[in-house]
Amino acid sequence: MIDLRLLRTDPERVRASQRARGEDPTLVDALLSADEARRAAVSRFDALRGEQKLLGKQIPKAAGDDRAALLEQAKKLADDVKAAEAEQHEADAELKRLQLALSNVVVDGVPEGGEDDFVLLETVGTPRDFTADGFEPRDHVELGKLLGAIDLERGAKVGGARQYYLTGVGALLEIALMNMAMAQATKYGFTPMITPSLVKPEAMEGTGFLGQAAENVYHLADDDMYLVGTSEVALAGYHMDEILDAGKLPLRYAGYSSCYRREAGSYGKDTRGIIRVHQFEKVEMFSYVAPEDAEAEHQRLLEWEKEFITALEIPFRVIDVAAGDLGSSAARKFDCEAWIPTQGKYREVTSTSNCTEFQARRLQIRMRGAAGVQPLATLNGTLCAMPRMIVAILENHQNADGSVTVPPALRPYLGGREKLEPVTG
RNA sequence: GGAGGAUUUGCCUAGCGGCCGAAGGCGUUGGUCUUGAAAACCAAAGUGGCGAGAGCCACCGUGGGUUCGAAUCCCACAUCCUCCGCCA
Repeated sequence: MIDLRLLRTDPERVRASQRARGEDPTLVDALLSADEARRAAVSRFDALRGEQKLLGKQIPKAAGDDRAALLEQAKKLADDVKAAEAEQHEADAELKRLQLALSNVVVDGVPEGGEDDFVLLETVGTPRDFTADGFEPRDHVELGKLLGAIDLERGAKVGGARQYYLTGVGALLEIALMNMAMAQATKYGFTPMITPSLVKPEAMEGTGFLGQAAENVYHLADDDMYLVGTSEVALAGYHMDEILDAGKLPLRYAGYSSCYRREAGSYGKDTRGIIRVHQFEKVEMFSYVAPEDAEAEHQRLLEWEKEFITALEIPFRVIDVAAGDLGSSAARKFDCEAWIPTQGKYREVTSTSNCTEFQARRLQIRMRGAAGVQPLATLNGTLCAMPRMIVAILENHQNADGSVTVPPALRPYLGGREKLEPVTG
């Protein structure tokens, strides 16, 4: 949610942000006039209400004709107050509606444009040369079948398209990754959390997923509840309506939860395998920090993501996502993309967003510090999204015989296992 | 699912339709006292909005209603607790 003071003092900056995102800059002007209308309505109501209170104090003291006259006057005033209050409510609602529709103001330096206009920040590791290794790499679907790790046919039979079973070592692999991710997060002071996947509209709205992202969110109409697409929703909602002690910041949480995505509008994309699925598990990092620390925290989250992928010995690159490809809450976003050998390209495995004070304003999360009470900044970053990380591990560490070498950093979490072997029969 | 009870300012609690934004205790902060601390005493201290400011207005779980006037009366909903039924 936009800071109305910024909107009033520097509307052009907000318009520029909207243009960079490819969104409507005139929303800014609609907001400005709604803000003005609301302030006028508030003043009217305040004045009338003050008058009513004053009058009300005289009534118990008056008697006889005086009292009757006052009552008559008060009765009339009561109608005016009621009308003014209704007008104020309307003005409030209109302003709120417009405020919720406006996306976060992007950070200076974010590349303009859409999905393809990202800026490449760095490349880590080198894609493996399978020609030199003397064999044609199998894709994760094939490997998953050989290893008895992924069952897509039965996933489709039971759950439909984009559903899967992780079986045998596949299931163990996910649990190992979860443990490895939690171990790293804990090492850096994150509090491990297992969070609700089913949340109320406020949490979903507050985190900004009911705007443009709404079509990808599962809604349970009978109960008016939502299935989260990431534990970010539950972790941001955790401190909803709270005022946090600035001295206790940063607060860092590592959430593990199921994530659900409708994947509307991605028909025909990534239909093979488990790159794009309706349900998966994820370990997500989430930070509450003072606004002035947000950019530094964003860099830290990125470093922690890089550390995790590097430990798994997967080649990847880091991109600075362009404004038009940001979620509505994000002021800046960095993606880590892992090399997928059989696709011959880098694919997103983690993503970290600086939401500045945007979500905090929507969720009414503030901090109390030397400067008084003010909104704080929230940031999130993927530590490990299971299916895609499994894809990257299987494809990058496969051997000619269909086995997969377990990267040493992961072995302790797999009972010391060094290799996943094809199952026979 | 059924029957009761509860929800007040950081916490615990008091609160007659008007003098209640709300008493008291605890905790917090500042001060006095003390070599220092504790204790005691004095004082300060909610959140939001409007306004240049003095100040004004809103907020007693949420939303409605009754009334000139609601923390207080009425209705609905939410959450929590207890009991019954069902169940992982």
